[in-house]
Amino acid sequence: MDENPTLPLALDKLPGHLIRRLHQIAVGIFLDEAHDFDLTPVQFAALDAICTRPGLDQIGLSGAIAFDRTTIGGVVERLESKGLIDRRVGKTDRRTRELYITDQGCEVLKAVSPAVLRTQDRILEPLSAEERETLLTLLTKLVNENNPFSRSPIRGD
Amino acid sequence: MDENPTLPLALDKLPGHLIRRLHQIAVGIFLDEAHDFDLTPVQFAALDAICTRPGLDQIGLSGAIAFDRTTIGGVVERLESKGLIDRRVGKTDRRTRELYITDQGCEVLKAVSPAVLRTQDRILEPLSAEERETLLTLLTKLVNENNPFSRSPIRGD
DNA sequence: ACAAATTAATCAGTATACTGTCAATTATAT
DNA sequence: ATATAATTGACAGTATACTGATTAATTTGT
Repeated sequence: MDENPTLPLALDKLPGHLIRRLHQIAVGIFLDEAHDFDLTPVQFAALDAICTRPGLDQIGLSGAIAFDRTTIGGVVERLESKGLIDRRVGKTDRRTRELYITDQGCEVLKAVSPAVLRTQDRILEPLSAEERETLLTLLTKLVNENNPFSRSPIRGD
Repeated sequence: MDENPTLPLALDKLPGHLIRRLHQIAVGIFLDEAHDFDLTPVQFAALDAICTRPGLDQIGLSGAIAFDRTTIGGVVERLESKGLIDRRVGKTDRRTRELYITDQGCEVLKAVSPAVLRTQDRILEPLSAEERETLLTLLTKLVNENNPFSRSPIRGD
């Protein structure tokens, strides 16, 4: 970073601080865009993943979208109480809870998706098309290669 | 983003999801590096800002590092209970609580700073020097220009 | 001067995100 | 076959991050 930094550190030059700020902004824009659908970013991600892979259990869902396995419990509980997913005891492994999207969940997912795409546009709005691509490339690289350092690493099946 | 997206959306292509993942990774690396100092990223940021601008009140601190003003309450309370900062009723405005770093706080800040810098290096490790600079530039641009959309925008004095 | 508006901080409530622990269940190892 | 391992999900506890309401103190408008 810097061989001989002056203390205190300049927060607005630290990647970690910038990432925290950008995340905060991204969540704020998402909640603004998705306000009518009563869905948080995390709930949307879970619903989207369950739609993609029906019958996934909670650990599988954690691995698919990098949630802490404890956090998942509350998220799926809230999705279930809104009637957007079903949770059934696993047929072959009774420790698991298999997750399925409901018809209502499908409708909500379909309805909210344009707002989610608008969210992405608004986040990147200050950048040119070229800069957006560069950023996406760099973020993807960082996320993929640092995956092992995450408490909740992505695990393909 | 995309004129005609297939549903469900591919999460790992959405900037918002990538940003959430990177934030998660950055926090994980920070906690790993700063483990011995019992400081979270947010507590470090607050301590650093209070060191930079002694006598700042809680709203001022919010504005300096973009925290929600409610969140600040708990953060400064924990810093105070660890003896790292003092909180005094404002001399000119008795609604405010002026924040001052203690000697012990200064020592902790100094001691943890190398770990914070290592954290930044580890986050960016997958990137070349040139890519790091590009990323920093893009992140800074996004954070600055989207600042108004944050619930807790940065406010220079 | 004084009512009205504003502001700083707190509190109650909800949702992520993590730690650690535990019970129930399944897999393994000999 | 049975003791041991490991795994899934749940629970308790802590910390961030927000909404909305409330209280105390200050500022503004007239």
